[in-house]
Amino acid sequence: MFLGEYEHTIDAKGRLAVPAKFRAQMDRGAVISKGMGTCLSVYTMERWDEKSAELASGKTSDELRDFERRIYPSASEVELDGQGRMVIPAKLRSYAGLANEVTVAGVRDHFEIWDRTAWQTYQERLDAEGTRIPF
Amino acid sequence: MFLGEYEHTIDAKGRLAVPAKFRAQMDRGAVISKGMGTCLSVYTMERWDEKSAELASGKTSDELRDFERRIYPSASEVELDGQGRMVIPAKLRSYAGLANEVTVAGVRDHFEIWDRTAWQTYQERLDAEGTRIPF
DNA sequence: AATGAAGTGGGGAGGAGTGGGGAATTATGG
DNA sequence: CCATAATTCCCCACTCCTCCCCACTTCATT
Repeated sequence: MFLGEYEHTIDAKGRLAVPAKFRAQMDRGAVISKGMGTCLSVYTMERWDEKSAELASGKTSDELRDFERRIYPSASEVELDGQGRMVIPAKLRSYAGLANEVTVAGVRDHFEIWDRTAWQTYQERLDAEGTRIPF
Repeated sequence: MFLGEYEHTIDAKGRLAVPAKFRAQMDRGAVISKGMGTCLSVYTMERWDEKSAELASGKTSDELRDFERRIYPSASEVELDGQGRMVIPAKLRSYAGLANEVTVAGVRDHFEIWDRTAWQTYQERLDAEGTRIPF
């Protein structure tokens, strides 16, 4: 389970240190892809397989073709280097508007990478809209 | 699994460098054929065999005959040279309108080769239709 | 204060993408 | 059947980027 919010940086080589608490879950590989909204999502390989299978079911072959051409090209398999960092492909970085300062947020079955400012704005909007915390 | 989007070029001799991340999966051979739409599809030999078995079992004989006469004559077994490049037959190149700049897109069980502009246009169409990224 | 883990930065070797020369093979014309 | 042209294939070369390694800093723990 991915929990917590971390303020990390992307260095000049496009690398991001994965929060240490997330690393153990990624030992069998992970997939980074465009997320919902202006962010990137990282799934463990297992969850990625499950998710994509779910989403592919019940579609006509035409819908499925468009869907697959949207999802899979926008994703990339990632590995961690000796320091626990992953390289974020340039295309994905620019999609999510990631510069140097980012926020990494655990969201149960995956974690998301946001431009730090965009994340703050988003959280403020959720607060303003009165999104209740149900606990 | 084929993932990611790569901007490569076809040189004057009709050669295309296969993305390095795709090469390992092609070590037992691959088949290039006309794709669905204005593109080319490359399958591993295993997947090609499975696919053609599926297709043969799921169509009426008229549909199947047309399909077989469209796909198989245009398909070609491909190998990689020492630099990891494949030669794209001239007929297929002109079918997909491939000039110099192409986009190579991984689509789960195969990858596709698109004219770079055609790929952008296609992705923009998906955006406009609201095919959202569900991750 | 010492130790270790976590996040960050950077150098350098090797790999990836691209271009082109030249030999071997195949096609074409007489 | 031979000579020439065209094509394919193999190799070499160059540039740029990726990956691996080492190093520094900060912070928490003991």
